[in-house]
Amino acid sequence: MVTAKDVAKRAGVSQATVSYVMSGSRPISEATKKRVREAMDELGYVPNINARSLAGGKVGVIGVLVRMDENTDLAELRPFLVVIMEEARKRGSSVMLVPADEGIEGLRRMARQGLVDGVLVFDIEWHDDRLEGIADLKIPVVLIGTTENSYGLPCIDVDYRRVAQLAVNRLVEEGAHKIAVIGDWGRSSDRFAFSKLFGSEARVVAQVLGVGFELFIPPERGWRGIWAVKDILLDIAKCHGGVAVRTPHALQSLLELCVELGIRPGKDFYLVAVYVDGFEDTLRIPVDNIDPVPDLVSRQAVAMLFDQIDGQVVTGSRFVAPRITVRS
Amino acid sequence: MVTAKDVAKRAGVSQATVSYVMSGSRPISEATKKRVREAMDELGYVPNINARSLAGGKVGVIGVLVRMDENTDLAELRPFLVVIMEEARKRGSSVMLVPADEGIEGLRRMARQGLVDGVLVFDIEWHDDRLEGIADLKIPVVLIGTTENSYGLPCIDVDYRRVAQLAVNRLVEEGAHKIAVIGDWGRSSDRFAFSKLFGSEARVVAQVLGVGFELFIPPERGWRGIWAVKDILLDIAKCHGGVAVRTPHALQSLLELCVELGIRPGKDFYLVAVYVDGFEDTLRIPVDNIDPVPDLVSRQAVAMLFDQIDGQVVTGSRFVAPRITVRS
DNA sequence: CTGTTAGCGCCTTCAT
DNA sequence: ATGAAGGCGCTAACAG
Repeated sequence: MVTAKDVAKRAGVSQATVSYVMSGSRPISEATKKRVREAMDELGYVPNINARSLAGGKVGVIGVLVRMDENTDLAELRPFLVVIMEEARKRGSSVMLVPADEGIEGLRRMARQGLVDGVLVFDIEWHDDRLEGIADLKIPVVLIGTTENSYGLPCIDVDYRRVAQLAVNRLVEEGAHKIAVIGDWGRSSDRFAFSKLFGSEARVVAQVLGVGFELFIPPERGWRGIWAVKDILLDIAKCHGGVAVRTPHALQSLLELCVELGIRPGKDFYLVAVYVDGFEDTLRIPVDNIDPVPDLVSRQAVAMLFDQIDGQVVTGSRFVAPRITVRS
Repeated sequence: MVTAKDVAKRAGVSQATVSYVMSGSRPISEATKKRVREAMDELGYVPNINARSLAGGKVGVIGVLVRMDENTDLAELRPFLVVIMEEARKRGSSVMLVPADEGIEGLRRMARQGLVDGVLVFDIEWHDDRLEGIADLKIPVVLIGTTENSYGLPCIDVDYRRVAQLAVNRLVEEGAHKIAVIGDWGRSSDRFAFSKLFGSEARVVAQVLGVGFELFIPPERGWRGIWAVKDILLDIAKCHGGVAVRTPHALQSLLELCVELGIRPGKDFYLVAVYVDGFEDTLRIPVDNIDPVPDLVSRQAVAMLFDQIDGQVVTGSRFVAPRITVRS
């Protein structure tokens, strides 16, 4: 293993200087810097993370706390993860996935062990009993999601209220006098802010605009869940109303249901869905979508996390504006 | 932070003894062991991974190398990840996700840095130019997948040939005289062993049984990809043939296509698909499936990895038997 | 601007 | 069966 000592010897400087060249926490003459850098390259030097961390530096790893249970759709997580890894790498860090199923214990271990510099927490619930414990850990944290009480932890999320507004407005614009919102199976409105805020805000907007409103949450995933929507859908189709769908999966099932029932989306009723741009490629027909911009959310989350890791104090909640695209 | 020194003081022993109690690499009297263990519990001691690693011990982290590009379906990865994390935790280790997109560089860094004790590699290609480099790293590795030349690295995978046999046999059993295999979009037969072996084996079995055979790989994902299957499907339906589908996604699209074309799976033709047990809940109709047993594969992969980490030499390829379930 | 030095927490070889 | 002591590779004072 090539160590900083080897590099130092080769560059004709002290080991400490090598360290300072890397951290930049002390002025070093350009000439020395250059010699050290060359020596590092020539030897293929890679600093040992464990030694660095032990000596008080950063670990170069951020943790991502994710639920892995049956109700979690990892596919929805992908756009987040991709950006998080990209941004982390830009800052010289790696990403570690931490399963949230063992509650806060796993996180606590990691923090104590010194495995991570900070943590991004996904799947925040509206009433989330893990948060107090997480706040106690006193390590850099960013919550991705919305919660009632964040215990002073910084949060970031897409602006769900705005998502709802865009959806309802779009449907009404198209001429719907009555709309239905299809929510998120397995994530009841009470537990997760998305469903909660999305649903309630949609209801408010609908009321303001004077159109009929109904919120429906499929009791289970897939076909059986969407089948329960049948009556509502028929009802909406009868009066040329509108439907807003919360998840890509539900959308797909809904489209299948439409074929089965002989109802034509875009003709018999108006349709808007929440899904990430690009997903439209897989659909049989064009569907207007509101992109919850996981890329922007992640990018900013990582930035907030590293700000903390670098010693800044970050607090408060931020909301990122979603993006609507008309495709019909 | 509670250190081994603190524990030692409280237990009235030396710090070295605390260390030996943990590693078990030296005989310690039961009485001392007990006192030390109690002290650890009372103080909530968690050994510092970085110090341990620096001093030559294990890190307690295994890496999972995964592709994160557009063609990768993270949802398919979930059943693997869940089990890997579970098994890793049983052995006191955490799991780190490593994006494979930067080629082997990321892995090389991690290995040199001392971030992981070993690595599981996913998405192995038939001709995979990363493998030689990985073998050179000389760290514990298990490949999950099948490849032409594994450079001596141990591999594990579901037995794809057996998957193909089960699928074709089932269809022929049902009475099909002609069958079509719908492959994996974005993963051309040449690159990935699954498509390669699955397709070729299915062809062989079909030949042996004397039934017509056609292999089709959708040119893209989703509806547009499956639409290209239309003619084949109509053809198969005309003669009451059979269709074997490689991915859950393709299956879903295919079912949609059936509704659109007015073809009834199970009546107009026989259908078998490769998907994990449990997925049937989301389907409109029952479809016979062959479970590629990601749970069994992962469990064994982790076992093989830890055997290496513990100093054993592990080589060769293993194949796990898939499981067919008749649901129609 | 640079070198010297003292740890960080743990494992392990010597001693006893 | 246990202690004492020397690193592992790096960071961050402390000295010039």
